[in-house]
Amino acid sequence: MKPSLSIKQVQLLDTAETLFSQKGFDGTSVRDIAEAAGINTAMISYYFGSKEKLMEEIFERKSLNIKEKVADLLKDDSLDPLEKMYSLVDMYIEGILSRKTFHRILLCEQIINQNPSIITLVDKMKTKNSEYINDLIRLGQKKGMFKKNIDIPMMTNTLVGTISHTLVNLDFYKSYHHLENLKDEEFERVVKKKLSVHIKNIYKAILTHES
Amino acid sequence: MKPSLSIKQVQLLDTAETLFSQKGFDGTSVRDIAEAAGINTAMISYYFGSKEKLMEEIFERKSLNIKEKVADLLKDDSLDPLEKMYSLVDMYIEGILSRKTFHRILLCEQIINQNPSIITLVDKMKTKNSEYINDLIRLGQKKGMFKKNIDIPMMTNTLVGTISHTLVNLDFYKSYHHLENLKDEEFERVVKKKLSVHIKNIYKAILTHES
DNA sequence: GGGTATTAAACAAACGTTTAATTAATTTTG
DNA sequence: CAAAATTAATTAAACGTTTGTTTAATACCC
Repeated sequence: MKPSLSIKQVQLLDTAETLFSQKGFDGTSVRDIAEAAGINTAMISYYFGSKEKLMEEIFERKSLNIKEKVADLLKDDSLDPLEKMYSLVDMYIEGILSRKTFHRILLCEQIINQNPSIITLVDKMKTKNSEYINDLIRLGQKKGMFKKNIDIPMMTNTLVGTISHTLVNLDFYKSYHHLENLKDEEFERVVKKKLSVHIKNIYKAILTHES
Repeated sequence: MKPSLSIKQVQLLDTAETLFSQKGFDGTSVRDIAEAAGINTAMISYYFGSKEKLMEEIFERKSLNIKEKVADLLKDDSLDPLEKMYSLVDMYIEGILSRKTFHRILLCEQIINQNPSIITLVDKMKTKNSEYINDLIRLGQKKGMFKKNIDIPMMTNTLVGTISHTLVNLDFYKSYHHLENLKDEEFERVVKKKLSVHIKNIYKAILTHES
């Protein structure tokens, strides 16, 4: 068990997460973080050892783990395979859009990060989550509800890719639909709903035999 | 008309593009670029004015412009609306995957870039390209081939999002399908084909009335 | 020889981290 | 329970690098 974090440590982590998501890891200095958090610069090295390790801490705290939820889904007899996939879709929409700042960081760092611990962590997450989606689709195929020739990684690419690209273009989406006057939470609700309907439509069409 | 670039300028631009796509803009120093290109550091300021302006030059050279191609598509009477959308899909796959390094940079900089010229440039590109997709879909609707209630920006999010997420996870996709022994060009051909089939399936299902 | 290209060196500013000193909190002890 | 001892938290300053850019001198070319 990891030792729990102090209030100031959490403050630094949250502040750093915000700044990293806006200016990137290399574009944010430890002085930026400390000043924005109202904490002395030296405290970052004191608490986390280094700026790099602070970043690792952010990843360990915020990485999406769908293990238990998918396990629950798999053994839930009240849902048919397609409904289970629908649940998975909503799980990803919620998981990504409720962690907007972290996922913006993740999107960048997947490309430019060189930190071995973070690479390992992200790779593990991808592999695990990919296996769960595999299990869910195989289940639907075994029950005869899903088509046989399905490109499973491409299904994941469309799921995560659509949500991520929506996340990056949230402002664009807002002005396109003239939703500037909506409150933040309400706009987020609208986007989640639109994404949900859209991706479920896709999944139904690609996975099942009929529309 | 912009003055044409010298050999060394192009060398610097290409080297910088590669490094930016691997380590990010802020993670790459002008000394990194100059050394990798075998050119004196001062030449970057001499040629481009600053590191920032060098980045702008990269964006101006590599930004995807589908204007003419879509204009041709719109007035091509030999293709029905769905075939035109298929052409658009392949246009995006080709446009993104044949500019892998630049699009990795674009993915990052959409999130963390603060440079006003680049923000403007990217916004214009998005708006323009979005309008063209609009035109193509509206055409299909007018001809009665496409459904009426289509969330057009979501169609774009799925198109660009799926391709981008595939680009970021190319290595993952390679090992998943055990394609490590394939030559680079061959692997790229496979991915493009898979993407093409996959996204066209989605577009057909979402846009038209029947599958 | 006049304009362009190229260089090594120097520039100040910003970087992540460490240090040494001080304050605050906690524990030990009488 | 208070005083002393010990540990933890916090600070401003300094450290050595690295950063992007500029300079002033030199080489090159028509």
